Amino acid sequence: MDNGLKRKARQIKGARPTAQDIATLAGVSQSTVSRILAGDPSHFFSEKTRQRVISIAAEHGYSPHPIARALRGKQTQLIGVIVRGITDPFFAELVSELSVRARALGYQVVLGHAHSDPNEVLQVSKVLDPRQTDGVILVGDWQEDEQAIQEILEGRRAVVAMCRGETKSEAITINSDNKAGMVALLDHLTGLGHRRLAFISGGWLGDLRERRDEFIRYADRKGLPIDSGWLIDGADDPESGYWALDQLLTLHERPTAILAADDLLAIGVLKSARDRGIGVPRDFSVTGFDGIKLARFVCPALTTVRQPIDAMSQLALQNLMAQIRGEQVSSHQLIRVTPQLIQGESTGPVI
Amino acid sequence: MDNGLKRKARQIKGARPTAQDIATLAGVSQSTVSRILAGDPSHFFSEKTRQRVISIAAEHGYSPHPIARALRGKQTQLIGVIVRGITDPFFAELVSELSVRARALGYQVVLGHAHSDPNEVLQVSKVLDPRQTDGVILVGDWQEDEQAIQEILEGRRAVVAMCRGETKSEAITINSDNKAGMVALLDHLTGLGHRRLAFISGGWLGDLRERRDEFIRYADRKGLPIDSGWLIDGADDPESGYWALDQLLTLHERPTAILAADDLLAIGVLKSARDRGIGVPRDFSVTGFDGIKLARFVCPALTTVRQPIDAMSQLALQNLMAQIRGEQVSSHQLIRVTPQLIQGESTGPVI
DNA sequence: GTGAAAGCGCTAACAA
DNA sequence: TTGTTAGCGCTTTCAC
Repeated sequence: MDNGLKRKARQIKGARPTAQDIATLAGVSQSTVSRILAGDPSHFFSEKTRQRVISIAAEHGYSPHPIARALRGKQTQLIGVIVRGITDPFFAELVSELSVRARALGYQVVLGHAHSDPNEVLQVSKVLDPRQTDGVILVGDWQEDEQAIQEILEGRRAVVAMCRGETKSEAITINSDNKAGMVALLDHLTGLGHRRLAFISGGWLGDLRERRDEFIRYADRKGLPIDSGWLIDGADDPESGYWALDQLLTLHERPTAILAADDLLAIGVLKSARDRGIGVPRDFSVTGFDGIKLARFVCPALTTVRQPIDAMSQLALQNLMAQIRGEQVSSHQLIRVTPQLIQGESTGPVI
Repeated sequence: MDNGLKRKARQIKGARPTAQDIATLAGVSQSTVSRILAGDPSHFFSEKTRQRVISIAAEHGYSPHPIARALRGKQTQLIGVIVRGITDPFFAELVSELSVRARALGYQVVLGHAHSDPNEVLQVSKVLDPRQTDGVILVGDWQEDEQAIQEILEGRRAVVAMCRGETKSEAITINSDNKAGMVALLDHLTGLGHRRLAFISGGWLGDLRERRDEFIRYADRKGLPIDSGWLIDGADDPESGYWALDQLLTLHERPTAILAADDLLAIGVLKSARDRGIGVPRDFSVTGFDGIKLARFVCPALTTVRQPIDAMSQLALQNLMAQIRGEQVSSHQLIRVTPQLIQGESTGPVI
């Protein structure tokens, strides 16, 4: 009775009912409520009590307290997504896809990081804490912080990495096939007659680095000339692309095509070209990488390769879920997904 | 002893130590550990035990189990950010800022929603569940789902809304001053001699609707001509902007300037103009709204107004924290932050 | 100054 | 087929 009263008081306060409340109302024990509502397969109940419990629970809008469940059952239904910067449209699209898919699996996404200061890993340790999330998806290359990350990840049940390059780390990795992507772009350009190619790198991290490496290897393979001035290093933003074109314009020997390490850089190149009165693809062909939605809406529409975000997200979550379920997943595994050439208007035959 | 053994076993397994472990090692009771580490101000301890407990805790990398703490203390240190689509660069920038600031306050962001299907609110109810997050930031207009949201929010301690228009709902709202923004753009355009203005709407939600309304009011006030063909309705994406320009081109009486409800739409307009061989700002001046980073990198650079994302985020979190702390905040409050005109190259004098 | 003990709401092992 | 009970790890009241 006392209990009943206490519950009443709560109800008024607007607090949600507990399993015990439902049990009392249904005249059964609390564990019966828990079991029936959990659909515990190892227990059978009379259809009568089953229905009663279920209907009373529904009537009172009961749902098990997620925190209590997490404390007891060791599952938070939360996954951490650690990403350097969410303002990069590619990462935004990826996180979006991950979030939607995760929710379909009954998980919520906790955002680990949201801007690109690399010295902040420790601040995301909360998300990395195995007690706070059931699994973690690491997006991008965290090389500089590799050790810190590894340490925090120690003892973690479930980790999947995405969008980083070749790696020594243990976690299973889902990556775009940067090599294939670059080859597609390069074949496309050489098919148009280009032989003098520049590459704008966006730093030394993961994917971007692989793209640069493959660019060089390809040039070697095909015996294309490489002028050291045609390899420009910058940060991963449109400003760098903008500035890079200026660099290229100072050269005597100019390239006829410019490959940017990603779409953001390429957009900067296009802008710079426009500001300088340079025609694209008349004076230079330009390509990007990633295939963000806006790539089609810059002028001229960007020729790029699209990373299959949906497939990548699906693979990542599939693997993460397997690990969460405790299945033994072969680690050290690197899955590569092939990106697809999207032909825009920023590339044309060499004149 | 038995207990000690159990802990040992755990330690080997790699599990993290509990307060009890630390207590045993320090030779004090578990509650002492809890109190010392929490810095409980109502208790004093001998400096000796204090130091011992603290150092042992540090040595073993102890930190209180967040879930247990949440269950007991009713605080999850999680805030839910409910946003329609995170792939819109403006929202991405906003979420990024919110996430960074929240973390600085000791909170993590749980992503509520990540694509724009409006019929999915119920699926975010997990984030909305008061037991799962300490507070919720609702980004954008959820008008169609107002009732569902209200219902779920019932009994919530802390809710802040952002980026929706005028509203009847109770939650405190942080909004950009769409009226002031539109006036800034319109003054700018009329200052350049434009009197024949078109507006591309991006749907009927919150901010976008307010912008449209203000456009019409302004035209009325200034006695500017309004041709019904100059008000185009579409969705909130570049495609709609693209298509909208095509519509305008079919008219006999063409406007000289086109205001888009946001940057994404404006980018679509610019693209369409380029594809049709229309000059901007030669044939039409074009403006956006939001001030996303990429607005500067489209061609021509977009004239737009920038929503002060940092100020808005700060206000939102400030208010949310106050509510979480249980302070009485005047609800029904609508805070408006003034956006700032950014003059690009997409606007010019009427010829 | 410090400890013992209750209990947050749940799941699951053990009883019956 | 159902109930009783023991915790998960913590915060907090009460006791000394």
